[in-house]
Amino acid sequence: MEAKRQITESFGHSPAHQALLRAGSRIRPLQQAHAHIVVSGSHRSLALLTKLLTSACTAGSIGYAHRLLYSVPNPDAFLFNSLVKASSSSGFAIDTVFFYHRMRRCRVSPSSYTFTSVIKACADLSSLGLGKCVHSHALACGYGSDRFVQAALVTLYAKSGDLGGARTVFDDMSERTVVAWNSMISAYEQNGCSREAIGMFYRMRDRSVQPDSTTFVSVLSACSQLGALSLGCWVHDYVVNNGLDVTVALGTSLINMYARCGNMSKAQEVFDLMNERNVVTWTAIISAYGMHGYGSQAMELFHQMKARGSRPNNVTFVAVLSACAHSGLVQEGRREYASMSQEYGLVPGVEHHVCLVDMLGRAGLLDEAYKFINELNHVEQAPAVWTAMLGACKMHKNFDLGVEVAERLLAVEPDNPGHYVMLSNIYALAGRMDRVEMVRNKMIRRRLKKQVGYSTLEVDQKTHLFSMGDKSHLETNAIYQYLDELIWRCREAGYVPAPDSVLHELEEEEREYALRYHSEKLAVAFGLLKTSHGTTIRIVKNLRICEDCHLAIKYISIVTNREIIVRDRLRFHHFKDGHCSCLDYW
DNA sequence: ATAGGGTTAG
Repeated sequence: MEAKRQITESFGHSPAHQALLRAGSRIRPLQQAHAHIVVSGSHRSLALLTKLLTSACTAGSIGYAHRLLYSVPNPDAFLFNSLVKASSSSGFAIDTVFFYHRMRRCRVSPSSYTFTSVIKACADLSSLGLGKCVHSHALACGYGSDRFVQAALVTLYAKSGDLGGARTVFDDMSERTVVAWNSMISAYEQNGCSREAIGMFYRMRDRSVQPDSTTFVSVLSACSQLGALSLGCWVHDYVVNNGLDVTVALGTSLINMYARCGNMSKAQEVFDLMNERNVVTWTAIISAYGMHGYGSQAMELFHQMKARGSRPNNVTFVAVLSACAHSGLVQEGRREYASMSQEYGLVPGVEHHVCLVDMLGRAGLLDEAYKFINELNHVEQAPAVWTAMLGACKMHKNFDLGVEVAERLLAVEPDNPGHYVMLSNIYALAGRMDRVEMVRNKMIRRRLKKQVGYSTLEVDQKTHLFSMGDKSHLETNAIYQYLDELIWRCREAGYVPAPDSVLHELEEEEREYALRYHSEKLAVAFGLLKTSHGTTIRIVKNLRICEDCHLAIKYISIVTNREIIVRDRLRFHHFKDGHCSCLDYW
């Protein structure tokens, strides 16, 4: 060891090389080292130039890297591979593709390493065309069966939205490593196919491939989307019992899973036990409290986060502003919106504008919300912002403004059925049934269908799905009978069904029936039938809960003395003793 | 004297 060091020191690094090593990835010292290299005449040393180039990439100075490359007389494979790798892992995807092209033009042969980096760059760009082109090069160069290249290809196709392409590459693999499985599970999960992601996970276990922390990050995300609490808990147990490394990503995914499956105390428990937290972790817990309607806890955590030195980013502010919106924290919301740009130099995007309009709108400050939108520039006045405004108009029964906003929206997005439904609701509330009919006819002419609502719940680790008026369930008769009995008991306790303002494509006499058998009511009835007293009922619904169901479930929580938790498209409703955690403010 | 991979959280 001692002798070896002697040799390196005496053989010595030239002053230029030493300067290069000392510089690390700081740009000024790198430029000085560059000067040393030129002055000492070692500017033909590909080794030194390679080091300089990769350091420039990691320093974030991609322009400098480009200029340097032009000054290299005959770049070799080593230099190109280093450059492709460094630029790709520093997030300069377009530049990686450019360097790869240079490499080919210089007739330098790419290796399997080159391809993994270039394919990752194409994946970052979500560029299917570019990716397919590189894929064919890889095949031509004989790297089609390299497991690293293949795993990267799975991700490339997944991120470009081509699940079929991802699956083809995956199915063609002769040897599937845990990373390959992780890529495919994540591919499904990222594309909203949670069931398929979980199916893949089971297949992986059938093939006796040991899952790792990364596997579970994706599996837990799938559980979060589905509200699959029992599988989520199983994963948590597995992680603990098998001593798996609880990385920041895994911990954050656990928090998110518990929160989105309705168990806030477990989410908090995981958060408390984590020894490392980053901005994503903080954002997850803030967003969790916000979704559950605990706005002040969310704000408390936000302040803690800042006090502990984590810097909030754009996503954090979406969580904060939406927490304010759902809890009526208007003052705080206004203040944090301002601090976003003033203190953190962040540029508010459409999603922040939506939160702010939503917050002002819910609080009944329609004029302020309207003024806020009108002060945005033309590009910023996105449909989503107007949609939030429209929701506020409906909530506060401002018919004139509502109709104006809806028509504006329909002009921009004539094929969005949601806008028609909202407009027809507003007309119905205003008693303009002629207009309701007109909107309905317009929808029919355009062949637009409103989204089908469904609710799911787990009983004994099995998921049951219900849709409106659904009779496909095996125990349909018992469920409907029990629901009728429940509603009758609720009526005795004072429940009066809310008037139906929802647009139906049904005939008149079917409307009462449809309202009465909304998917969430069916799911609640089934849950009550199938579980013992003291068990909390947890429902996941794909759309917003309707006013009548909200009211009915409050009464159901009284007459059955049960706690019922409903997650709708946007947030949670905890029903207990006739009250809802949203305070009817949703 | 220069590099060494693919998968993951809000």
